[in-house]
Amino acid sequence: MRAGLKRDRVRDFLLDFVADKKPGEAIPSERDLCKELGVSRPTLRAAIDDLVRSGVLVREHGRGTFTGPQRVTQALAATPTGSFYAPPAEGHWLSRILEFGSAPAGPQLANRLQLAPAAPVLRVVRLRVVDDEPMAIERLHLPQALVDGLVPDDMESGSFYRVLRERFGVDVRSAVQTIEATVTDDTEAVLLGVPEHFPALMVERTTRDVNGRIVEFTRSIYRGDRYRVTSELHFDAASG
Amino acid sequence: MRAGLKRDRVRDFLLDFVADKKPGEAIPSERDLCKELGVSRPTLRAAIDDLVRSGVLVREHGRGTFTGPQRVTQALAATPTGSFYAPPAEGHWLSRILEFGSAPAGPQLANRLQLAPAAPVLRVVRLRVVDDEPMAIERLHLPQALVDGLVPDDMESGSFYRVLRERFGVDVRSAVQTIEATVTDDTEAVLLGVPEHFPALMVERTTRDVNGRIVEFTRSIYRGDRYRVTSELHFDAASG
DNA sequence: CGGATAGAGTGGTCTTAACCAGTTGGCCCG
DNA sequence: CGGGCCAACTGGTTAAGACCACTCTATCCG
Repeated sequence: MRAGLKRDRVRDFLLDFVADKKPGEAIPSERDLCKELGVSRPTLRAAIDDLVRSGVLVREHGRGTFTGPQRVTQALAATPTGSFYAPPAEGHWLSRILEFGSAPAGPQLANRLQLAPAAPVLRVVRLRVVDDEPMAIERLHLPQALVDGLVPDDMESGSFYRVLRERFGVDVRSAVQTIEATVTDDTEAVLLGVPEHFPALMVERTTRDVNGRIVEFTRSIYRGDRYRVTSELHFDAASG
Repeated sequence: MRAGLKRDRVRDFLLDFVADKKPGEAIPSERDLCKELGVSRPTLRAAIDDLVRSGVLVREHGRGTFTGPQRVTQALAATPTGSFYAPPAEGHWLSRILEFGSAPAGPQLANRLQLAPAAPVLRVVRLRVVDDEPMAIERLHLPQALVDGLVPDDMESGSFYRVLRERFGVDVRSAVQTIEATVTDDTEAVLLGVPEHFPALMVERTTRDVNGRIVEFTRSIYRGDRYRVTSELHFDAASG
């Protein structure tokens, strides 16, 4: 028996179930799913709640439950309770490494990573793929000194941050991220399998560890039709 | 005819109950509250879930449930997660109101705002302008009941959230925001003064007040060349 | 033929009732 | 007196079922 909460297993089942469905397609009724999965309706509904909250499913009272607009949602911020939800397709993510090598930082990167211009920087370009469909191009830059011994395999799947923590003792703590609208250029379009000048998100992220050291500068291009960024904002007494 | 949901009444009771408590104080156990309020535990827990999500309460397995950390001040160090929204430049913000009127919510908006489909909703479309240059188109939707008496002038300049707080007693607390890449359609392009199919950000924001009630659903289009979203992420030890 | 209506199917809410899993503190034994 | 164990809390999860509200459609009646 696989470990874990029943409701998580149900949620994972639904994720698989929905994976090869088109946006807006209906899923079986709650009562039918209960019978098929052998769980109670509250449990089933709890699983669906998760997926509705993260945008995978959409409910319509009296009509049914349908697959959402087919986008992967990335949670930007955790709620105070830490109960926000992982990207729905986690586990199906794969990466195709397009480039992997070390070179001197150069002036711009040196500035971004707060290194000497001559310091070696590991540059990794990877195509992120979900269910055989290209989703994003990530260009990562890390100080070579922090990740000596990192090999491409480490970045093919799973959580890169976990590798950083467990293998290199780099404990990621915070990140500053900027998001801009853009359109794909020719090479990006080919890699992502979309037309040129297609809507896309450009995300730049600078990540720091617990000691405040910059451990990563990443510039990514996400397909606009398949990606969406979610964040939760909290206001204090005097914000405008 | 305020929504007679039991869960909402329980939530409101808890809000009153917690109002004059110090941060970190314990509330009665779930089972005691059930007896006192005459509701079942799932219902009680659903109400507490809302308050935990909005930061009013904090649960601790095996110990109890406590009032949340922040009251009115503090914030930066206290909140585990902070996000902010950064307009690209200073300058003089103005709004040109393009549309201002009330109509029944309809099915979709009713769902977004968690109202009855027949409930009146104030719809406001405004063009946001900085230094005479169009920046964004905002389409706001608010429950008419919350903002009866609001006039277009209130939204021409200054902080709309301040108006909500000072004139209508609506205290904005949190928002969930999703950001997608898109391109302008013909009318948007004209309003924003850019070519058609120009890169743009579509931002949907659902805003809640301190009571967890939805006060606003807004869909906005921002010029991609003039706008950028910045957010700061904080990871804690347990995140995978 | 067209519109009203009843029924079936959907998600939405709530109840009762277990049992599981951490936390705490007091009791008993060494 | 000190330490370990256990009972009694706490919140966390799941179950099974009742009833409500909404949507659609097929049927019936004008």
